[in-house]
Amino acid sequence: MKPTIEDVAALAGVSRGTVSRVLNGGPVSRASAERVHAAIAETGYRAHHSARSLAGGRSGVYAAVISEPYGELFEDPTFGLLLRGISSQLTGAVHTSPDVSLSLVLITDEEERRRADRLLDPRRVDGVILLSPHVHDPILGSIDPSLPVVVCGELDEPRDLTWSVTIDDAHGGAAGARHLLQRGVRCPAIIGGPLAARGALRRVHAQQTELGDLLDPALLVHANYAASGGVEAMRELLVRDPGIDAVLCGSDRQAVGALQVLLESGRSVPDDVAIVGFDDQRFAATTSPPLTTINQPITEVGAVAARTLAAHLRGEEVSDQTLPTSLVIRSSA
Amino acid sequence: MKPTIEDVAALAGVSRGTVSRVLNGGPVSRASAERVHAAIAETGYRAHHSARSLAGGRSGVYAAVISEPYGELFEDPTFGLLLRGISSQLTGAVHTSPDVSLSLVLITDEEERRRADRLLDPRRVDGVILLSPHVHDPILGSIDPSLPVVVCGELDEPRDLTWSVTIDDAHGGAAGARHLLQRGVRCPAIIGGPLAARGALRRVHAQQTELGDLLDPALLVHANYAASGGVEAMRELLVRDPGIDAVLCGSDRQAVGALQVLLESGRSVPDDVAIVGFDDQRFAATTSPPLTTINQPITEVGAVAARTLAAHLRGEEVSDQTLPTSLVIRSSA
DNA sequence: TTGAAAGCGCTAACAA
DNA sequence: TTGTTAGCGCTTTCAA
Repeated sequence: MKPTIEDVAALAGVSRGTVSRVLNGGPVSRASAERVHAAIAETGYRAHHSARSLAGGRSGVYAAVISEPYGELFEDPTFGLLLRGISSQLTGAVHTSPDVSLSLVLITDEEERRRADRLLDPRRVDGVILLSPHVHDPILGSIDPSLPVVVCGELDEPRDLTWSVTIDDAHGGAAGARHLLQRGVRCPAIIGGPLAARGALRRVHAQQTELGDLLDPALLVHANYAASGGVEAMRELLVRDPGIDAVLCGSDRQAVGALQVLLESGRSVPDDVAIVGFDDQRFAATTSPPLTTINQPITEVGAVAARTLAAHLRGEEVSDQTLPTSLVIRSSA
Repeated sequence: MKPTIEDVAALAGVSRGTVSRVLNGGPVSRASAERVHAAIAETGYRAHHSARSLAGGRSGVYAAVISEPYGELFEDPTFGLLLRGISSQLTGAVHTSPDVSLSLVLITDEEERRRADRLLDPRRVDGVILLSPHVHDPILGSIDPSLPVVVCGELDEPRDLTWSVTIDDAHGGAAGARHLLQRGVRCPAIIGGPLAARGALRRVHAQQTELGDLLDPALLVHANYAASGGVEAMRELLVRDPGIDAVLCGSDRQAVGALQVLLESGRSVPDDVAIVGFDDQRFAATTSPPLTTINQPITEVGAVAARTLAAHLRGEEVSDQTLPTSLVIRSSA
């Protein structure tokens, strides 16, 4: 059998309680601590997770909840990046805080939703990180009120013990617009994200503000985030005004769509028309020309979410956070 | 406080042991069972996960391990699909088997690798599902020998208590070739996956066998799975023989690359040249023309992996599994 | 600073 | 078929 705390105690010549104290940072004499550490090393002792949870009341588990209809799931690289960020913050300090494990809770149908209700038990997880930034997601309301939640994205209905980690969309939108202004564009257009996406609206608003009178209101169209959205929007814009010399897009995918249309129309990018994307997805660096775009620190959002949860559980005061975006200048603008 | 098994027992007028028995499927009278169920419903009782693990020796957790260098992670939709498949099999039967939760273990650097060693403790997880089908992955060797493992993909070094769930690559390769044969192609070519990928090799081998003498050995080139690989390979093939009238690709991404080259060269698909992809990724249905390709049941691989683990833990005899691929005929061939 | 002891909520062996 | 009881391995009072 694996060594228990009792074995360690015996070997170190102290009581079980003392071993527990060095494990959890209680008051112990230097001498005892050393002998316990030696005993731990010698026995290869590792705390029994369930026993610790049962006695201590902490599970050492965070739940990462992704509620997304089948299909959408993981098409979007965002989830993977968020998970990476979270995972990077889960390693425990040597003998202070134990490692936290991440319980992945996927909700794609009713059955999984009911299972999630059972899994999201305060005795089974210490906290929840919500990865799906859905508006009106019923999941939030059904989580046990005593469970702390960090939302990666926006929070529409307030909830106790709930914090959100978001991206500064307005700042990102403004940065792109300002870059265009510096380049001296005369006739800019905007391809905004879908009207249902709050972040998209905030970006557009900031772009409008920044561009001011230079922007012809007719040259703002909304489209879905996919490349196809960019294609359609760009075609429409070109009809409305063939003289457009710059386009701010709501996503990199829209930007490639717009790029394609522009190229097909015989225009050159960025000479005839400058294009700015949004997201700084991986492929943005390899389009031709490479996309100037706005970087969103998605992985960092996940990391901050995990740290926020940890801080709260440590008893610290925590608050909502907004992470900065940054302009990445490549060749398209 | 949440109700405990003791509360349920009291309300049902039975002993704690009896409640435990109805929860775990022991011998109980019909009458007791009913009263216990009623009491559970009334109290809203839910078993304490850690307590159960500690006493029962089963954690009710499977670990999904993805060991992949930073960057590759989740670029590939495969992981998401596998996780979906696994997740779909985790719901427990009402009062027979409890829900299993999925612990996501991401390994992208040394720190995470060490943490994984600690997380993959037989007392903390009941089994492991390995999602990264890496050859020579050191992780397999470092997993506690008492922990059962199911690998989604191929297994190179045998290990006790380890099973693999794979795709029938040979069958898929043959199916594509046979389809071409039926269409009466005269001059087929093959763009194989990278030489380092075993599955790719197996597919190519099956294709060669099926095509027989019809295949000019010079018309087989290997390339990476990306679209760029398809582009380069197709260009090379066209140089070697401009008369090619069909191409079997190793991936859908390669197929779009090849498609692009073919279209640019003024050929029409499928009239001048037929193209068959592999994978049946989401976008394969929306290229123009839509791709005829080989479907791989990735989600099903995950599901089978989870079921295999569950069956083994139930004490059943389990074995390696190979899942069938299927030809999806669209317009490109 | 320490040991002793009382649980945490559950399963399983045992006797009835 | 049932109740009783002894743990599972740990944390946390409580005295000392």
